[in-house]
Amino acid sequence: MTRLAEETIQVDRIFKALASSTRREIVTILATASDAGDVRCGGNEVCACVFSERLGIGAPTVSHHMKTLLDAGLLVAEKRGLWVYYRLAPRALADISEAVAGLSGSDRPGEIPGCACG
Amino acid sequence: MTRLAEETIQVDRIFKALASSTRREIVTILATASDAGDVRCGGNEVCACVFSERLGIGAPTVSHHMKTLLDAGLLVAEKRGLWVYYRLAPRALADISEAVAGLSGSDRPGEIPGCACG
DNA sequence: GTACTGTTTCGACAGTCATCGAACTGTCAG
DNA sequence: CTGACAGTTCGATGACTGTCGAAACAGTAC
Repeated sequence: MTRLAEETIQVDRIFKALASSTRREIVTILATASDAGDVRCGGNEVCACVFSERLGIGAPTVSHHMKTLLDAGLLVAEKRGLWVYYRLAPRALADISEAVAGLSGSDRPGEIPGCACG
Repeated sequence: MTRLAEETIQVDRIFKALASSTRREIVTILATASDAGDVRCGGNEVCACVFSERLGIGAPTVSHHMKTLLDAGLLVAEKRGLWVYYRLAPRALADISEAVAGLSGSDRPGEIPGCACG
């Protein structure tokens, strides 16, 4: 397992995480909360209990999506007492942009195999 | 169906299109071909016959992925004679970046509903 | 310690997706 | 016109994903 393969897996996780509109909304809620800074749960964080109500889905489903986003490295979770607080990972948006930039194939040779139509 | 909803669907298509590593590779191949400019199929385009061999998947599957990418507006197809040539849509990478920027929730109120943990 | 509350894990189910083979469409060469 | 070929569409299939309810777990309050 090379470092490149590991990065590829991480890119895969990021795009897969963002492929669900529910998870994109979670990211947006967190990004908005960070921007606005008016979250009532303390700091730039959002407590898990918000998402269930706001997204209209059950707590187990929220937990599942959170795990996906955490695996992708887009979120940071912090448990304080009874509640878990989530916030956007510092590098989240940068990582996404990097993954998008990687699509341009900057790290690949430009060679295309010949084909019959040449 | 408002214009906003339509844009949301388009963003959904873009992220879903990029959620498959096979399709990301297609985009990368096209982006690389455009950069390198040494494609033997003519211009900055890549003929469809390349992908099947390069990705190790059947022609029907390639066609399916191409349709997904076309629907997302990331590709442009041009049929000339017997062959179909694909290239990255001019706005493809810009559209992706825009979709990512949209995650920051620039178009949403920062209001978070109160929760029990406040 | 016991009761309570927020969160996660587990098992199940429906819906979606990637892939394939077969059949079809459209184009070119003879 | 006919045969050959590139690509698409169709139908089927296996794998994966999102969602839910129930149960288990982890803290807090009394």
